[in-house]
Amino acid sequence: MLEKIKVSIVEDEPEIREGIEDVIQKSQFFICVGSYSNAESLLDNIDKVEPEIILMDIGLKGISGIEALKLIKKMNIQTAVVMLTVFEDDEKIFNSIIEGADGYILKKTPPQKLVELLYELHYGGIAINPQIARKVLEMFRAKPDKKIDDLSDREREVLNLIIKGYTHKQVAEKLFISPETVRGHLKNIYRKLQVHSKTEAVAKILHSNPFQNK
Amino acid sequence: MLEKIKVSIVEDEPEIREGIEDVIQKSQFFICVGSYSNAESLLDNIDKVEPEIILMDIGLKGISGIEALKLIKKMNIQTAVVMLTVFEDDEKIFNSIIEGADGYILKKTPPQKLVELLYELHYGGIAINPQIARKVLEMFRAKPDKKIDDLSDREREVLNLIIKGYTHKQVAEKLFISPETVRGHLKNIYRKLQVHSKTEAVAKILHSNPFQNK
DNA sequence: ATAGCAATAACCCAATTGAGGGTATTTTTG
DNA sequence: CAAAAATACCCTCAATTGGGTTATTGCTAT
Repeated sequence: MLEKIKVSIVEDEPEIREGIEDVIQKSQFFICVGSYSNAESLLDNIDKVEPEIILMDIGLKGISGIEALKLIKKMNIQTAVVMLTVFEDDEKIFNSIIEGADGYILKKTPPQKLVELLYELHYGGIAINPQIARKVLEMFRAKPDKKIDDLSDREREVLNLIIKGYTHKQVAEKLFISPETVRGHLKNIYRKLQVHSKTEAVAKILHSNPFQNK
Repeated sequence: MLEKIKVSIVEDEPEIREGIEDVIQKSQFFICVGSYSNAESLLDNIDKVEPEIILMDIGLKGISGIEALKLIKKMNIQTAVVMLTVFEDDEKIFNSIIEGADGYILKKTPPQKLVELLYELHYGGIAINPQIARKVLEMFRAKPDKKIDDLSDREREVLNLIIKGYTHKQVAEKLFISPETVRGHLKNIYRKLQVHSKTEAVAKILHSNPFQNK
């Protein structure tokens, strides 16, 4: 039999903590190597215990789950951090993902499913309820912006160069047109996007689809 | 028994298409209501058949899977589109997600798992292999940028207002400091981010973490 | 077909804003 | 205490913006 995967738990509600401990201990793949009611205790022991997976309640007193996540990810160790929550809190899910969480599981996830998700995580996947995954993708999805669709191809071309930091003059040289024409395009862009400066136009474009100019 | 969920398949390799058809037909929850070797045929029949889920090969001849996805999403109908692929092609995964795919499944997914994923999809989730989910999240994850970490709180505050399109003067008023001080902060920001204009600074910040200013 | 419209291109003037180079004081923090 | 951050001011020049005008091209809808 393979070595069991070491899991630590951080959860302030004793009932839930013990419930999860139970599930972990009973599974054939995992072993619980530490169970804490706060992030501070985990951080004190993490170097000794070396858990491969940490299940972290997102709403902890003292150091919050997300702060703990940040600290652990800064430590540069081989530890997956899976966030636990009772609520489907968009803001927290979002921040967890940004900060590098390796999973996001609802506490109400049934034991069998929980183990299954952790198993997927350990083998190159991510531990996430499909409902949460949907939320995440929707957050990241480019929101179609009618205004931006209205830009002509040439206007988009100009704006993309502006984003890269080129001045009017430089854009003009790149596109073989007069700087005054660049200005003409910009005026139209400002009107269409309802903004009044390059900065705002850039912010608008990058917010609506931050990846188009990667 | 509940009504079966209607599934259409678009896949040009007959063997794979028939394999998936089989899996769908044998499951108790789904029924196959159309199986096509190209996107054109699907689009011709979609209004008649009204599938609730479409399994779409990503690499189709003629109209590609992603183009078909775009067209279907524009139709404003209640149809989930799940992309199928043999390869773990980052670029295509990325574009599918951006365009609103409701899932992304590897063709090698075992039948039982496939049905399970589609079931999750139908009940508010998303059909995605955990390995793919990981890839997607990594793509969207903010790449930590040492330069941006170097900004002081005040500098970040100034930059966030600049992103919103405020001029130096307006930022100064908001923060109750002199416009010259705003300029001072901006000089330091430019030095730290190694840029030379507001436009570049905004682009840099938004590219590194496009969501921090939502 | 043709009148109208949007896109593209180019120019003018006036006023504001931004950037690059300094310098200096106070406060906060390691 | 020394370093960093935050504050504020100077000058100069370039860049940007907002208000106009004009002309050509090409599509589109009556």
